[in-house]
Amino acid sequence: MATLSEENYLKAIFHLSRHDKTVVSTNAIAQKMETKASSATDMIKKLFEKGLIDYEKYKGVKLTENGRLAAVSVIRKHRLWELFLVDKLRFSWDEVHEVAEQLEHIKSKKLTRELDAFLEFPTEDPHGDPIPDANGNMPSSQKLLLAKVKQLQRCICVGVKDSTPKFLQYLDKHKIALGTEITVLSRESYDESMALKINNIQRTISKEVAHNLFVKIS
Amino acid sequence: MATLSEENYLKAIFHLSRHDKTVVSTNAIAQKMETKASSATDMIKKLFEKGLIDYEKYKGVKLTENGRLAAVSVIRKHRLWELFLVDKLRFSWDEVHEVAEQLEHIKSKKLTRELDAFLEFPTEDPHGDPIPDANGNMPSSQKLLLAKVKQLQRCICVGVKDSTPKFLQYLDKHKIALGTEITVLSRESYDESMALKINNIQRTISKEVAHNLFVKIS
DNA sequence: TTTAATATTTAGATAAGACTAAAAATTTAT
DNA sequence: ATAAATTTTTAGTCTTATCTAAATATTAAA
Repeated sequence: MATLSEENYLKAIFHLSRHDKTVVSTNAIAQKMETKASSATDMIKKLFEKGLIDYEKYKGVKLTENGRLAAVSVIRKHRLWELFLVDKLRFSWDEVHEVAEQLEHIKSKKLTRELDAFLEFPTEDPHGDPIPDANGNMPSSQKLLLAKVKQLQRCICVGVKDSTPKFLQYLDKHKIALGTEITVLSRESYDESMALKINNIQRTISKEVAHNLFVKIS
Repeated sequence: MATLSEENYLKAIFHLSRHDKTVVSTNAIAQKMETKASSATDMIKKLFEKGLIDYEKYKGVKLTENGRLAAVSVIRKHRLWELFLVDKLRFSWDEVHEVAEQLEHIKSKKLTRELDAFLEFPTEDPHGDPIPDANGNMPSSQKLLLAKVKQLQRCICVGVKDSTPKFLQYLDKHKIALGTEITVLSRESYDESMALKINNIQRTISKEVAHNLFVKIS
C-alpha cells in the first residue's frame, strides 16, 4: 500500500507525463509538489524500490503499470468525491478541490465502489474531467478550450485554465459560471476575439478569455 | 490544528474518561492506542504543550475544554460518516468502523455541516450512539444493555458489546441482527436468563448474551 | 514501614519525509 | 570542444511518532 505522500507523487507524475506518455524530470516533480529537488529524488528512489516507476539516475521517471494504476485509482477517487460534493452536498465547483485532496486518500475498495454506484456511475467530474473506471481506464476528455469551438456550436462552461481571482472576477462580472450555456456566433481572425451568445445576450470576448475557459460540447 | 495521531489520542482519552468525567492513566491510554506507555507519555507532553489536556507527572490526564471540543468534533464526524455509509452507501453496521476511522480526520467545516444536513440532522449513529452537535454538545445515549430492559418492554437491537466472531455468529444463527425488534417477556432471577419474543418467535437467552447486546427502547 | 511490584518517565534509537549545502552529471553556450 | 550554467544526486540534519531499555515514582504487601 502506498503512503499518502507516495500517492501524491504518483498523481503528480501521472499529470506531468500527460497520462503517462512522456518521461518526467526530477525538477518538474519537485515544482509540482512544491518541494525541493532533493526531496523529489528521495521519493523517486522509494517509488522505484516499490516498482511503481521506472528510473535511471539523471534520466527521469516514468510510471510502471502498477504505478499508473495506483495514480489513476487516486484520481478516480478525487473526481468521484468532487462530484459527490457538488451534486449532493451543495459545494460549488471552486470549493471542492481542497476537500477532495483529502478524501482521495481514503482506502476502502467498497467505499469507492458504492460511492460510484450512489452517483450512478458518472463519467465526468464537475470540471468536465473524465472519471477513470474501476479497472483504471480513463475515458477520453470531452472538455476543450472555448477558443477551439467551431462556429455556431453550442457548449457548456465546465472549468477554467487560469484560476486567478482576477479571471474569476471577470467571469463573475460577465455572468459566466460553471454550467453556463454558450453559443459561438463568430470569430474575428484579426485578433482571435469571439462573438458569443450567453444567456441569450450577445457578447464579445478576447483571445485571452477564450484560451482560459474550458467548455464541453452540448 | 491537531495531527491525525493527536486526534486519535484525544478520542481515546475522551472515551476512557467516560465523557471527560474521570482522570485517565498513561497505561490506559497506551493500551487503548495499542502502543507503549513511553509513546503515550511522549504524546501526553505534546497535548499538554498545546493546551489540550491537563497533566501532572505521574498523576494522569484530563481533557481541557479545548481538548474536549477537539475530541468531540472527531467523534461527531466519525458517527456522521458511519450513518452515511449505512444509510446511503449500503454498508452494513459491522463494516463501517474501519472506514469511518479514516473519514473522521477529514478537515473541512463545510463538509461536516453539509453532511449533517444531507443526513437530515441525525442524533444517533447506526450503533445507537449519540451524534454530538456542531457546538460539541453530546445528546445522552439512548442505548442500554438488553440485560437492563424491563419486562414487557419493546426494544430494537442497535449494537454489541462483545464483537468477537463467536458472538456475532451466535447472533446470526439466532436471527438477531441490527434493527431486530425484541420484546422482553420475562427474566429468570436464578440464572439471569431472559425470555424474549424475536420476530414473533419466543426464545430464551442466557445472562452472557443479555449483557453483550445493546438495544434502544422503541 | 520497609520491601516488592507496578506504573510512569527519561534517554537514546529508528523510519518517513522534508530540508540545506555541496558534489557530480548533464546540457547549453561560446 | 571546452567552459559555464543547470539539473540531479548525495550527505548530513530536523521533526514526528514510534520503539527498547533503564531509571524513577507510586502503590501494594508483608
